This record gives sequence, C-alpha cells and structure tokens, in this order.
Amino acid sequence: MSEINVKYGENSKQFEGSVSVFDVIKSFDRNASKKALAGKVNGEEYDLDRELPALTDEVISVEPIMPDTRDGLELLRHSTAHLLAAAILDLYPGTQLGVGPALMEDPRYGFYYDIIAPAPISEDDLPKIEKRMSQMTKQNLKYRRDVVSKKEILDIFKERSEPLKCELIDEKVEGDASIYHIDNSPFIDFCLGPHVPHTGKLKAFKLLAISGAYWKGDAEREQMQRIYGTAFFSQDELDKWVKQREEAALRDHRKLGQELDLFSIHDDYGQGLILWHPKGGIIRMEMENFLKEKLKEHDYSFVYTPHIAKRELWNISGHEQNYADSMFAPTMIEDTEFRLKPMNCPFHIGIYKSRPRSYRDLPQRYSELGTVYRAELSGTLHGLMRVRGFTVDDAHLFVRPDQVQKEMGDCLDFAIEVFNTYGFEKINFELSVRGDNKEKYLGADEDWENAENSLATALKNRSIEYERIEDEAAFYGPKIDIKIEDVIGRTWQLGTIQIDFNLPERFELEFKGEDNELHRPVMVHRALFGSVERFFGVLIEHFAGAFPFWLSPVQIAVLPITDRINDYAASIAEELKQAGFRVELNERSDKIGAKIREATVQKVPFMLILGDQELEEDKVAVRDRTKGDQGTFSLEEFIEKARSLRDSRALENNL
RNA sequence: GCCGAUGUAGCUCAGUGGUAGAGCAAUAGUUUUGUAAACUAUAGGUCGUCAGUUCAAUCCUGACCAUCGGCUCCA
Repeated sequence: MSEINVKYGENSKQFEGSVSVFDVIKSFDRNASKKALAGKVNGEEYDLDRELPALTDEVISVEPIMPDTRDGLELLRHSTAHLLAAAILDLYPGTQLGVGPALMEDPRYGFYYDIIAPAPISEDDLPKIEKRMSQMTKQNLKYRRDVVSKKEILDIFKERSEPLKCELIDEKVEGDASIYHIDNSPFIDFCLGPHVPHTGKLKAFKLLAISGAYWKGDAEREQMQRIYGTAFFSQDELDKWVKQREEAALRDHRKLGQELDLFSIHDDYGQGLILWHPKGGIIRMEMENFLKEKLKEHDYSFVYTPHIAKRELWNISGHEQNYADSMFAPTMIEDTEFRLKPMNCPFHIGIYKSRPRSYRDLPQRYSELGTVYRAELSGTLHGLMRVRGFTVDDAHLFVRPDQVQKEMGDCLDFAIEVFNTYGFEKINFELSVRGDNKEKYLGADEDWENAENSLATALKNRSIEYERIEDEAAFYGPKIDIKIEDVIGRTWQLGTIQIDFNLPERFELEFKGEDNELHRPVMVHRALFGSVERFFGVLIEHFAGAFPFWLSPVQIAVLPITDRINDYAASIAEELKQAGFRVELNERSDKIGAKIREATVQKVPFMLILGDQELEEDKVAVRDRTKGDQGTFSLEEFIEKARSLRDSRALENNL
C-alpha cells in the first residue's frame, strides 16, 4: 500500500491506496460538486476521475478549479449573482432579496438578482455596486454552505424581515435546506449551490442594467428591481462580449430605420402604428411579390377581407370571450356594434361557408396579407417587433382529415424555401403538443392523436430535427412554431402552423364526403413571417441594413465625377431604369469621395462612377458597397450581371 | 399596465434660474473634383404637454404624454 501526501490549500492529508482527484477534493470540501469543478494536480489540470499518481516522498498539491465549460460558467455567474447581492446588502442594508439565477440562454445577460431596496436603486448606482463587488473579490471571501432544518432557515429569514424568501422556502423545502454565506458579509441565501470556493475566483464581471420585475413573474405580486449583469472566466472574454453587444446595438432596426429612411412611428398618429416610408415600402413590395410568387406555386388562392366585423361575429369565434383584452373597443354604427379584427380567421371561414363544399373541393387554401389590430399594452411596444397594427401573411387551409399530413408537409417545405431565400439557414422547429394535462384542451383524443402524428410525421419525413414540447399546444390544437436564428445568433419566433379543432366546431364547418354524409373539415392556420412588420425588423437587423441586391431600396447609385459627365450619367441612369432597376443619380457638384461616402452609408449595393475616361470608352466603373472598386464593365455586361443577381434573389452581390 | 431612466433644430448631442448653441442634413453661392466627408453664407427651435413656485422657468416641483431598458403578454 502506497501512501500519498496531499496538500490542499493550507491543509494536508494522507491517503492510502488508489484515490481520485475528486475523492481528494471531496474529502476537504464536502460541498464539492462534479458539476462545475475540475482539479489541478501540481499545477496541471487533471480529470476529476483520474487517480493520483502514487509517488512516495512527494507532496502532491491538489486544487479545485472551475472548468472552462458551460457548467463552470453557470457556476461562475451564479456566484457573481451572490456577490452582487452581498455588495448590495453592504451598501443598502435592509434590502430584501428575491431570486438571483445565472442566465445561460439569454445572449443579453449572464445573471440577475431581484431585490427590493429601502430606496429605489438607480442606474447611476451600478458603478458603485460594481466597485464594492470588486473590492470583495480582492479579499478572497469564502463561500460557505450550511445545511439547516426548515424551521431554522425560516427563522433566519423571518428575523431578517424577508417574507418573500420565507414564502419561497416554505414552498420548496421539505426536510433540510441548504444555505450559502459569504464571509464577512451579512448575505445569506437559500441556495443549493454549488459555488466558487471564494470571491477571488470572480475576475471578470459587469453590471449591465436595472429594470423592473414581478415577484414570481406575476403581475399581481410585488414589483421588484432586477439588476442584470454578466460574468466570464476572463477579462478578454468579457471585453469581447461587450464589443459584440455594441455591434448588435448598431444593427438595431429602429436606429437603421431612421438612418436609412425606412419607416417611422409618430406619437401624433399613435403608438405602435407604423408609417412605411418609400424605401421601406419598396422592400415590403419585394417581400410581398416574392411571397405571392411562392403562394401561386403552392396553389394557394388569394382573398381579401375587411378590417372590421360585427361584434356578434367575434362572439361566435370566441374572441369576445377569450381575446377581448387584446381587441380595440367596439364602435357603434346605427344600432350595430363593430370591432377591428385582431385575426383574419373568421373572415376566411366566411368564404369557406359561403357555399356547400364537397370532398372534391378540398383542400381550400386561402391566403391574405391581412392587417389586424391588437390593443397591446403600451409598455410592450417595441419598434417594428411589437406593434398595434400589423399585417399577417396569413393563410387558412380547410382540409379533409386524410389530407392533413400532406398539407403539413407542404407548409414546411414552403417555410424552408422562403426562409432560405432570405439567408436564414438555421431554422428551429418546435412541435407543441397536448401533454398529459388533457382537460384544458378542446377536442377528441383521437383527433389530437391524429393531428400530432401528422405534424410529427411531416417533420420526420423531411428529416427535420425538432423539439417536442409537451403541454404547450394551443387549447384548440397542436402546432409547429418556426423560429429562425439570425446572423448574430439571436432567435426570433416568426411563423407558426396550427391545427384548429375549435373554430370548425364553432362555425359548424362541413363538407359532403364520398359517402354522401356531412363531415367536419380540419382547419389549419399558417403564417411564415408572422407579421410583415416584425419580419421586416428581423431582416433589417439580420442584414444590418445592407440588404441583398433584390431587396435594396436603391440598387444602383450613378455618380458622375464632374458636371461635364452629367448627361452621360443621366443616359446611363435612364437605361438602368428601363432595365427595371432602382437607380439614384447624384448630379450634385460634390467631390466624388463625398458621393461615394453618401451612397455607402446608405448601403447602396453598387455605385457606377463615371468620369471622362468612362465617357470616352463608353463604360461604367463599378464600385461595390463593401468590396470597393470592381473595375470597368460595358453597360450591357453590368446590366446582365445585375439582372441575374436580382432575378435569382442572390444573397451576395458577386458580379 | 407595472418598475426605473430619458425627452433641447430633420438627425446626433452640448448648455444655463435672466426667453438657446455645435456638428451633420437642408437651401443659396463658389468650386469641377477619380473611389468614404471641398469652402462660404442662409434658414431652421413655444427647449415633450399642462399646471405650480419665482420679479423671471428650457432649467426647480407636480401631473400627464411619449420614448428607452426590463417584467407580464405576444405575431
């Protein structure tokens, strides 16, 4: 039997026989968790499960470290949240604490802590808090864990006048509870851990924002202040992240919408109501044209319906009962009440119901760019992403039960084609199903099973990876949500394909089957962009305002170098217009550098720079907005290449 | 809607208890320019709105409106 002398921090111990790195760490620190620890042996990193070398006469030093992994980062951030709370208690005694988790999914933040301070904390206080945190990291204060009985922990928090914590503990704890302290700090939290060994491990963190949050996310409960921050293993990583965040801010669609003159929102006209300017309008027209092309290919029909309907219709559809909060108040005309539509479905149903349908008529696929109005709370409005009036690229399919699967598949193909054209390669599909909690869902078990199977099979047949989410379906049917990931890794919920068992019942939809009996059709709601406004917002940010050629509001800037060239430039511009391009001629007497700068800032894909030389040779000098000078082309050659870029809806402007 | 912050020219922002400035943009003139910003001049604002305090308010106080960061909600 060999003996191993191990040094662990300031302590040492003797082990016999085979012993792993984790065994050693655990023997010194009973709270050590494999979840977010690795070991160092004589300064070198070792796997936790690796056995220590059995050398005699040599003292082996072991220390736990956080591994550079997601779990390690989570631990780091959670520990930083505790440090934040400790610093706040130091600076603002009497502060009540809520919860303070690490955030690993949200790219904006790394952790938060909810608090109720004696006096509200403002953004200006963050540097002070951050400074206090930094001081505490220099003191290498230990994180200590204790296990106490439920009564003890409740007494602790009662004495500290923290009723919210008591409420939480009362709900969560059965038997003993785990609490964490930080040395030299009044801070105690009810927490399972694990945590870093001491505050010295926290080397790179930053407080980011302060905002409101409800206790337990319930708008009826206490309003708390939420302090957001993030933490990384190293200052380098933190700096990189901060830089990325700044770059993302430059892509903000509201900022670009202003700079590129795409759209505006005016208080005088109403919050959440979008004015599409000419340059935004032309992009929308291109988007709609492309969509219409695809709808024709997929055999959809085009319908148009009004923006308001009698209140009674919303009673039949159930919106009066379930959706009234989101609807604008009724308007009385003579003796009849009308309401703005929050959805298009009832109107498409009206078209279906306008005559008896035979099984031969199905499927019916009605599409419409239907503008709807929703009375969203003012605090939720956000640029183009959340508005009060918006246009849904809506479609409703009325299908026989035996057609559901094929139609679902076609919807998926459609969605993928469209999103790929816009350059979204990463598309996430979520299948939301009923789950075990069956009472709250409407419709027969058999229908649900068939519908869920059809959706799943359609996904599987296309080898689409998807996430199945139990108990997330709409009350009226299962659905597939389509989320896209943009170039900087943010995901956006856009499209949705939903099966509906409710409205066909409510509106008593029927078709005459082969058997001469009446049957109920299946109704499918389907939208790809979700809202044209939101999709436009996502596109602006995705492309950072530099739209591909086919979408660019101004596709070609014609820039004469001197006034002598203006006539030649005008004739070139005219020919390009004849060829169907969107052209802007800049005849001002600015220097060419200024004209180039202006067109580049406006993200015009191509600039044609025309001087004496081009006039003489009857050519155009082409400049790309990002790649610079592309050399000279004959006008015919340039038009041909540009036409191919446009007609193929190419994402890159390669000539 | 709730919590916090913000609101000055078309845009980005300075500024002061004694009725306001800069840069860019706009307009006019000069310049005729070779691949990211020529020069000069002119014009442009009830300092978010309404009250209050004051001899005097863009500035201090309050209410309201809107915007921003979140929460809740959602396409």
